[in-house]
Amino acid sequence: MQRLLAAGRTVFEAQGFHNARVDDIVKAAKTSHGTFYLYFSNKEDLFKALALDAAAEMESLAASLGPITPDDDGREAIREWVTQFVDIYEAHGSVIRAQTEWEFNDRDLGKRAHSTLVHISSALAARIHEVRPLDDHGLAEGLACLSMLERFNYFRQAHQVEVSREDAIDTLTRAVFEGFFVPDRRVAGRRVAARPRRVRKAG
Amino acid sequence: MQRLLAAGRTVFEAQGFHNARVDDIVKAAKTSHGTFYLYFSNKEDLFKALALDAAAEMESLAASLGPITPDDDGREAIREWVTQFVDIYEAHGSVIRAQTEWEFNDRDLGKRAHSTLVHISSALAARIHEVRPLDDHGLAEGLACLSMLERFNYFRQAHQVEVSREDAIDTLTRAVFEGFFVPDRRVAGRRVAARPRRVRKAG
Amino acid sequence: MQRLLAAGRTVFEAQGFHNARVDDIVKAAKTSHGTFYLYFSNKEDLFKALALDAAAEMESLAASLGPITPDDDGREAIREWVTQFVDIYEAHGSVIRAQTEWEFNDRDLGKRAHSTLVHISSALAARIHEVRPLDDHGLAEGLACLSMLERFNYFRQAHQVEVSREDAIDTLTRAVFEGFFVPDRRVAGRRVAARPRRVRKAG
Amino acid sequence: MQRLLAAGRTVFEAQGFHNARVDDIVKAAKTSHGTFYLYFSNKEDLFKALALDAAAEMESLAASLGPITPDDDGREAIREWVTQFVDIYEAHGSVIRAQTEWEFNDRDLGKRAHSTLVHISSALAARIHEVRPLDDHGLAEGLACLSMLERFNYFRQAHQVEVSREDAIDTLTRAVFEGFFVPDRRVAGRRVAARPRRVRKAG
DNA sequence: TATGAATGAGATTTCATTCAT
DNA sequence: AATGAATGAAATCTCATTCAT
Repeated sequence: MQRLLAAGRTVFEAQGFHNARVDDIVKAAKTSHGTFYLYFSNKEDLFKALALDAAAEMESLAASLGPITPDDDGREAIREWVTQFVDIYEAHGSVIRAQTEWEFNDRDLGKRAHSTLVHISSALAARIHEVRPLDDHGLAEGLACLSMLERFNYFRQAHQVEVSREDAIDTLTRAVFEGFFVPDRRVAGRRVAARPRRVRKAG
Repeated sequence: MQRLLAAGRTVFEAQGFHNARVDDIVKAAKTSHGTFYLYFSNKEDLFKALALDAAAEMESLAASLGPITPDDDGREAIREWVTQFVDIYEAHGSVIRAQTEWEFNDRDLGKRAHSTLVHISSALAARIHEVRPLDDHGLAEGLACLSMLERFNYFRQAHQVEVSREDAIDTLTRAVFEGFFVPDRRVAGRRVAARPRRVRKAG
Repeated sequence: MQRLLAAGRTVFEAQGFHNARVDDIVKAAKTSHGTFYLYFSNKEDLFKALALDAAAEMESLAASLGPITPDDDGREAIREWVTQFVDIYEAHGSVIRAQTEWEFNDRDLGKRAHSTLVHISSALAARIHEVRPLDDHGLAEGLACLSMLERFNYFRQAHQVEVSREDAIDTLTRAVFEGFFVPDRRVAGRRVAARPRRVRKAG
Repeated sequence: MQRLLAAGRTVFEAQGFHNARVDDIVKAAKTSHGTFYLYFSNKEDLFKALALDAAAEMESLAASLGPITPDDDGREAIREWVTQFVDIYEAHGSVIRAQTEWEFNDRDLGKRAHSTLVHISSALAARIHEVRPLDDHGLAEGLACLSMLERFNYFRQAHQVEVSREDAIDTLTRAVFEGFFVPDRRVAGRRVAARPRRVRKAG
């Protein structure tokens, strides 16, 4: 039922997963316990429905990232993509935050979160690889980039660190573009070399 | 009691804050409920003791970051600092992760987490400002950098995304250095300009 | 719920407040712990509900005491009033007894008990004053009278000192009437004077 | 140990039996749990030691009540006896009050309290019988008298109903003397007859 | 004698879930 | 479909008592 999903979103936002009582959700939805269990088999089930939504939206980001060139066009593409991220997080952050709390305990949800994570990270890594060929820690690069995006937005919401949407987008755009999509270069007349990459032994 | 603190760390690591039972901790410490409540007034109290430790270690990072120059020396300094971060997270990550789960519900802990966050972010922002003068979203830059570090390490631990310590350090070092400590530059023969900064209205 | 109130009365009667377990009450009411906490927020809460009932009944006695004359009519009026007291105590004694145990620890309940006490004592004192003008220890006279009534009935119930209802009423009637409602008089040909009352210094 | 007994008295006075923690007593006595159990086998045991003291003092009252004549001498004798009662209660009231709370649950203590009660009541009844021959509810008369004395003093202590020692003694003396030790008499020119006594069937 | 850290049985309380209506 | 009173398993917490030192 729609009212229950909406109520769930509100309550999980306000209280987190563990502190949310079925009673709170039911009251917020102005319905009864009985009805709750008519539509969801338990508290977790409602939560998962919300989390799936959020995950689906996030997954869509993986597809929407086109090739990035290390110039102003690339920067613009990143800006657009980052903007999407910020907006999706603004919409689903409450659920994503609650998920962080919950994923510990639930295999399914943990798996799904993990797969979303890997999925987006891989997409990012693939794009980076087109500009700066990566050896085997490609995934790590993608993950680092995604980590920044996710956590920065988390802090914006959860702790109300005052950063406007505009500034958030500016800052993240620059950091993603310069930090991941620009090849190594000379700085102040000297070659700034990446540290020579060692061949990794299998992990 | 030491055994209880150690047991707490283990159990919170394995189960998160909410799913950890006092009983589990007590069993892990091979002691009794009575003893638990002799030393801590409740589960939260033990957890806070651990969280304070972790926060103190993290705070120490704010002080240990010297000036960064945009050359190989700066890169090396960043590498060292990132290494510290990775190692502290390796030691205290279980608690920091559980804190994420808990900070929702506890004013005190939320405040403390927030202050640690702002403290380190500010230190980072100050260093960045020495290289690339920032206008008023300085804190945002610091926060973006810290977000990447924290969340990346979280994913390494929580989801067991297989990234070796060495690769983690390599990846983060490069991303922090290039993404935050290198001034804007020409790429591929064209000037890559930062987007012109608007003067912000007071926030 | 009615069954819980009844069960509470039974259990407090048998075991006193402190020794009564919520479990006992719940079993006596043939219901569950959950139900108990649905209707009462804790053991104290249920107890207070019972105590309020008892207090209300007792308070009603204050109103039902008309003027007493020092003759057979007065004696009859006292007899009727004492009878009421004995019967109310028979109905609510278990709760009143438990209250004695509890009032130590609870400000609210202590206050209420105190006010019932003072209320009835004052009503008694006022009636006595109509027959034997009292100086300022009027309240003390009322309290003495009430003390006798209460404690006598307590002993009848708690220690099962075998005194029939009839004998209890006879004895108390005489003691209340002769002890409080008959003016000083000559005994055996000599004047039996009350000890001269000193003027009290303000207390 | 003396310090423990004194501490027990203080703590039971302040908190009642059930709310008194062994820890409180031990702290008040500036000693340790171990020492407590060296001298007393449990909390109850310490309490009983105090209660026995109080009971012994109270029992002594039974012996100290000489024959009462229904004249000024009798009144003086009653005044002295009442004075003793008030003073003993002042000294031991805290324990007696706590005993009320506890006697519910302890056979031994209940028995002892009961026997003290019956003992004093009987002594009173015997004296009353010398003046106003009583049929079989003699014990009831003694008990009524004792009830008044005990409960009145209880209220003085527990609820701090402000009655000075002097007023307490005045009031109780008159009530005991007139209420129990003066034969039936004419009032206002008419004979005030006691209700005819029925012969009781055995209870 | 004296100590006080450790114990664990047992009490209270919560809340997701069920089911008769 | 909808209700909400009832449930009881499971968690937290207390405190009288013990025992090694």
